[in-house]
Amino acid sequence: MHLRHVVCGIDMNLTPCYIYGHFCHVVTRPARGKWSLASAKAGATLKTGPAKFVLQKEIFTLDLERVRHSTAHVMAAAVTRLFENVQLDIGPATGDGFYYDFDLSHRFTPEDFSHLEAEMARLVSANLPFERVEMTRVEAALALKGQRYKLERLADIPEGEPISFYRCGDFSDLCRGPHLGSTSEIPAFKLLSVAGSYYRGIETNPMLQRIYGIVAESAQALQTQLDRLEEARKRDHRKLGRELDLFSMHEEVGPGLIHWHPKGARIRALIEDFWRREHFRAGYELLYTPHIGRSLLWETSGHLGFYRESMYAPMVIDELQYFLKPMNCPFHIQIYKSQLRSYRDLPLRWAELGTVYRYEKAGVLHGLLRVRGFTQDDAHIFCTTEQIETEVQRTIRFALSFFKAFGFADISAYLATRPAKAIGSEERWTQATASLEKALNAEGLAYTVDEGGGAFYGPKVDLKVKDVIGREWQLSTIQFDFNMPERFDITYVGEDGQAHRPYMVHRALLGSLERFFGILIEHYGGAFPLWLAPEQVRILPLTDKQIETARQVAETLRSADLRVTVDTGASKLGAKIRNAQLEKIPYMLILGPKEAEAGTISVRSRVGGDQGALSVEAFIQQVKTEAVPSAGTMKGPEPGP
RNA sequence: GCCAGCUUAGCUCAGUCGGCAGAGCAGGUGAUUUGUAAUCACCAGGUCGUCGGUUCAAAUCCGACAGCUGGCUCCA
Repeated sequence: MHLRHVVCGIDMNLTPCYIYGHFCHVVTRPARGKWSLASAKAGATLKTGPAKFVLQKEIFTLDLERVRHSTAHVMAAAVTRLFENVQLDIGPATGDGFYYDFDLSHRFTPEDFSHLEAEMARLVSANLPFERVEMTRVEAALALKGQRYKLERLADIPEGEPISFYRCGDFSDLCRGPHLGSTSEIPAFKLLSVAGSYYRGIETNPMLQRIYGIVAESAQALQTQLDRLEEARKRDHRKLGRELDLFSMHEEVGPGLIHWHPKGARIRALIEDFWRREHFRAGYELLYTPHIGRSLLWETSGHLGFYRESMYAPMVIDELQYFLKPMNCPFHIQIYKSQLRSYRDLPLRWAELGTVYRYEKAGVLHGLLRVRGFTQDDAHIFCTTEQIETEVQRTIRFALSFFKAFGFADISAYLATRPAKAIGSEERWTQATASLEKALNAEGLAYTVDEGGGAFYGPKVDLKVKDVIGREWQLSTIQFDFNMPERFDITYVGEDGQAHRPYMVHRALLGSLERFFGILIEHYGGAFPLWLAPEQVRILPLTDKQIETARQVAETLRSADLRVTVDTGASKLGAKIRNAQLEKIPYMLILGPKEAEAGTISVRSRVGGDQGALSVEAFIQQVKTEAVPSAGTMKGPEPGP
């Protein structure tokens, strides 16, 4: 038998070793005592009997996936034991846990979880082996009699592939595997939530019930996972948005429509100021365009043909239909067309913080992250064939400089290439895709290729960032568009005096300001860095006697462009500090008789606590250097013409 | 849109079997003049999401609607 990987007990006092064999068969053998991966280095050779086992690094993830998958099966077994007439669908491992989809007349609620978990625990302690059984298609169909979804899944299995079942106690499931040796190797699990999910994710299919759970290598690791979920809950931008008085939504106005409160609006203004300054420095010009446009415009652009479902219904004015804009591009193209363009004018980089409205299904709306009205940090670049490579590279570098400014360091890229049905010449696709690829390589960005995943109108690169707790968010998209230039017939006059079709690139760096704000709130947990904090400094007079001095200090700070308030409340210092701390204000300046006498203030930082006394001037100097984005203007190729 | 759950004071939440609507925080007033994460007292605050139904009686039971929350192709 060829040994590819040896999978061992993952530091959880498991006994058997597993061997991945030729066909992913699972062979168990008794271990020589207990040993853990922590003490066994990758590449180490262990002798545990007649065979030599070589430990590989990927073992760990491989096995966790297997644990998750097996736990899903155990959950399904528990469900079939506790409920009648259960139709099973699938139960895969996911990135951090597992789920299983069921169809049954009973409606699951979280109250069912404790019973299910108890039943699962019984199955685990019963130490039931997972047995792989291969069958012919006919045998399998017989075994799955009455299981409508399973039978469909069976039909999906290509001819010639082995058809396998995994049996665990009296529960047997059509499954590719692999699985654990026995249920007793499932260490610690918990059921988390129940939700509807369409069979195969298709809206016209029946709605199944999905139960999600997590499983970890030890009770302690499970607790760590639960703590992480709790941490995410604490950072929830909807919760922080209310607590910190940043934004709200109102039933009276309508779902998915955001109201920015003064503090949220201040942060937005700071983001926008930074955004504009960087764009001017990077050779962009700004545009402002209308919110509505006539139906003819949207017919030409193709939106009425392809995008109408996502558009708000038209309004009729002077017997003509107007639509609220779901995108800014048709307007930018109008400006392009407002005069004859020469190759000498290109590239044109036009950016707009353009507010658009899109109809999103009621069920998908989510805080600031999925809304119906939002402001895109949109831009369109019109350029020649010769320019595309530089332009793409500049754009990617520009995006990276933004991520850095907002404290995102971990970036991943995705390249989506030509789908089967596409418009635009083969040559354009090849060139555009190559320029995207080249730019990614030039920036040293690792990327995943989504073969055929591009839109019909052009290839694209999406950039995602990881926030401080490891969640990935897509922010930027850089998309070629071979469609709009055709539809609006835009051209430039080349050196040869002939009309040429320019390349058009759509790009958004932050995506939507609303969504980006939501991500930022969660990323910083509401504790914004000094340059973004809506209130940077709060002065805390110790008693009423210091209020006047505090106001003077505030004036001084304000004239140094700091955002400052004075807490004139009657509460004691401890309470004032507590409030400022809960509002996540970066600096508290304490002003008592001592400070008033000495002409100083006592500095308390949100993170570092008591910093001692400083003169107001010294404090301003210190804070001024801190109150800038973590990365400045982008360095790179000179701005264009 | 679909499935499930939820909706009580500005916020967080109690409210038992259908029988007078509650607390803490926030807010207002007064007292206190305070030294690095909560001073005390009093006051005010409600069409129990909306509309309809059952009932002598509904926050509570039933229905519709609205909003919110978790999800809706990480393959057998």
